[in-house]
Amino acid sequence: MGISERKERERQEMRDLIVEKATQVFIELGYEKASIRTIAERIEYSPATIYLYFKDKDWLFLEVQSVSFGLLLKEFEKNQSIDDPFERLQALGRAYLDFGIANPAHYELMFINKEPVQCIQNDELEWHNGIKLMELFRSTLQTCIDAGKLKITNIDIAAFALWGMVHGIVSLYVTNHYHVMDIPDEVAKMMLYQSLDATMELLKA
Amino acid sequence: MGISERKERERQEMRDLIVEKATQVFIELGYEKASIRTIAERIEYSPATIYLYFKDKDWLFLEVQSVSFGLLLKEFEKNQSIDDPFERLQALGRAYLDFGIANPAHYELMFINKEPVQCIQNDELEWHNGIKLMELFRSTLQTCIDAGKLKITNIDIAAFALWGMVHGIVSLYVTNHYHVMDIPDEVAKMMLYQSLDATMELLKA
DNA sequence: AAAATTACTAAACAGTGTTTAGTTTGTCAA
DNA sequence: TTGACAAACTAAACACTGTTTAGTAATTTT
Repeated sequence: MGISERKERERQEMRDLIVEKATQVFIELGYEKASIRTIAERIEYSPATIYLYFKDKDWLFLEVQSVSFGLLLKEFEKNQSIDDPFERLQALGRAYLDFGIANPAHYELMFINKEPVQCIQNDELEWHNGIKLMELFRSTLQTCIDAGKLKITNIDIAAFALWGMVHGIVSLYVTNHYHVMDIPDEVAKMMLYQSLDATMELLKA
Repeated sequence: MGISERKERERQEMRDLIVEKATQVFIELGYEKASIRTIAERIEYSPATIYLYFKDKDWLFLEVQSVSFGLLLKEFEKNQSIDDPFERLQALGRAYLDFGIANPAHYELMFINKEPVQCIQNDELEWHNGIKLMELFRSTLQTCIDAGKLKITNIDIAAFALWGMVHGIVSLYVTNHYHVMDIPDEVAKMMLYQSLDATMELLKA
């Protein structure tokens, strides 16, 4: 009897549909302004239906976030073929910057919104894409340190400082906080890359 | 006739009262969850009254933000007496970190929330505290560059990189994103300072 | 004392996330 | 084929949200 299998499949398809449309809405409107009702309209079901597949808005959002993490992870993995560890690290930095600038909405959902980071601290759901991302970053960093390529030799401090730095410039850009500097958008973008390059140069042993 | 003066004074007092209580509520609950009705309850007036003094929630929030900027500015100014420009820059960095760690809610309102940054792009209201902050930072940076103390000699790039770096580590800490690193809070705090120190050391000419 | 201005608010509007109770639909055993 | 059961779905409600409108009450001016 393939009926229960079909039902399971249909249920998964429904889930996927919700996540797909929810992603669109979250990207278009941001976390707060994206409403369950709007998402429900897009999937052409009633709002209550969404609650049959997801506990609440946060858990739905988490699922969307995990898709975004997947996108960045894919970009990261493209650079795994680079042999020289320091060059690989540089490439990761640029990929991170590229991603943030090209997908500011995704970036906001992933790294700026505080909202659902807290609900995850209990359950260890869909963060494994995020964790994979972190592992990739840290292993590259460790390889650099082992090869004596970095001036900072403590991996935790290096990770804090580097991720912090890149995240900082991207998020100040994404949230428009740089506008106090009174610099045109195009120039600002260029400076992001130059800041990254300059920092990487300083870090080089 | 001192009547209009008295009325003006009373109006200002009412405004101040609203800002004071609104600050408390924003700090306690964050931007989104702080509601006009809650603030109204605190001042013991109806919600509609707030709209007689502030155009909308964003403009009220802006006023609150400016108070927060004032606090950080005060901390910054304490270090103006330090003679050596590089030491002064280091002190600013630590003051920024101290402030973010000690007042995460304020920090979020000032540098992480995207909300009202956009409404300001039209009007040049109460950002002058923020602008003063920026000027203080940049002039210290410029003095360092002039004295040949920094490896990065372009002020814009140095400002981007440094502010970005410090903001990055603080905001990853404040938004709990560091928790993917699986490090206890106390250790994380220490690492923030060590990351700052390490970066400043790299930057030193 | 009457008119005009000001300060304030109750109530409504349109929106939000979420729950409840109930209907429709599809599946299965008798 | 019929009746029981379970699953899928939704209309309507609840308690919120920011904001506006229309009206009241108090104060100042004429």
